[in-house]
Amino acid sequence: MQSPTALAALYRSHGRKVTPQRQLLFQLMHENDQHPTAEALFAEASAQMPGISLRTVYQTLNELAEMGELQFIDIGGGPTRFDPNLDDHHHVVCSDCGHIRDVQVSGAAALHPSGAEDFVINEVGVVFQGVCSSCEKSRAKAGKSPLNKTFTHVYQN
Amino acid sequence: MQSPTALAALYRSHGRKVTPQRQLLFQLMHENDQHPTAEALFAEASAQMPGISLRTVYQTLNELAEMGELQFIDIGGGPTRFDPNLDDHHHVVCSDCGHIRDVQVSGAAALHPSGAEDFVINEVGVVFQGVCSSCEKSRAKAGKSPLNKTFTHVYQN
DNA sequence: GATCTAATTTGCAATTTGTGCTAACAAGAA
DNA sequence: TTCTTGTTAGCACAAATTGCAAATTAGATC
Repeated sequence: MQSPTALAALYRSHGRKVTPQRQLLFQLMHENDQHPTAEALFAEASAQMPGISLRTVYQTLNELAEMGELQFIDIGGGPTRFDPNLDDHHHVVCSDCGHIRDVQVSGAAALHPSGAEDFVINEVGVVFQGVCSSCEKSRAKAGKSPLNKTFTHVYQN
Repeated sequence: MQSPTALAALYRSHGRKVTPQRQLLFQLMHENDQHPTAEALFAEASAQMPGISLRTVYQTLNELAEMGELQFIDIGGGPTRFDPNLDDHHHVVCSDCGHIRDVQVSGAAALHPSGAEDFVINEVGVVFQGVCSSCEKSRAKAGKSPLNKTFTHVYQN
């Protein structure tokens, strides 16, 4: 998503006010590549602004999504994650720890489905599921067997 | 997923009992390509077996997923959908009505991510987001503008 | 077929994640 | 400084799912 300054201007141009709460969240989200949950952001925000409301965090995230400044990612039924990366990208998810990493996927745009000729396709999302290096290490140490095959999709609103 | 008969055998081989509730759910899921929610299945099951518990539906779906007989699909934060299709396939989602269609995607298996060299990749999921023909019609009739760009991933456990 | 035991089903409480509502408050225009 | 309108906080509420325990039953054993 855009810089906090640009977002402030964007907000004003939409007739929205630039409050300290929003400015803080702009900062926290800007170039955040951790795909945080609303709760995680709330925790970070609370550290800097005690008293900020979780409700405000949700509200601001929804506004940013509405204005196209971030996307939602839902993995495995857990809480929604937020992704401020506006570049064309996809995701890898660690099936052990749930960590999400942004990745490039060459050829993704060229994919097309067979069996949906009656759909007008707008977007493609690719999600890889795997095990990250740190989980792989602890897995080896614990002598665990490889994971069951699992299939992971991701989506955004 | 497998036939109700095969699932019964599978259950017994796992030391699990084959109850009437489970048999009914086996039938309802078998070759079901509607990606139903737990509630939807519960409604169908209730029609044939009044008194069956929603809790049992959830439990059985979780068991089937554990045994690899179906996968979970989460779209846009709504309730989890269940997919008994065990073939290698992907999904198209209508961003208007939420309908999910199974599709084949040639080349999906050849995709690989740049920026996740430290991950051991196990699975790839592709989700297309678009508008289905019936929604496209009503959209044209209502003179609606094209949808905002949205990005949709899908995942499974 | 009767008996027995462990798995299962139910129903309800509890949890998790997120939204609706509204009174108090504050941004930014005039 | 004043005023208007959007915003915040906080709590109640909703939706989806799981935890728990008492009552029930599948299926093994005799």
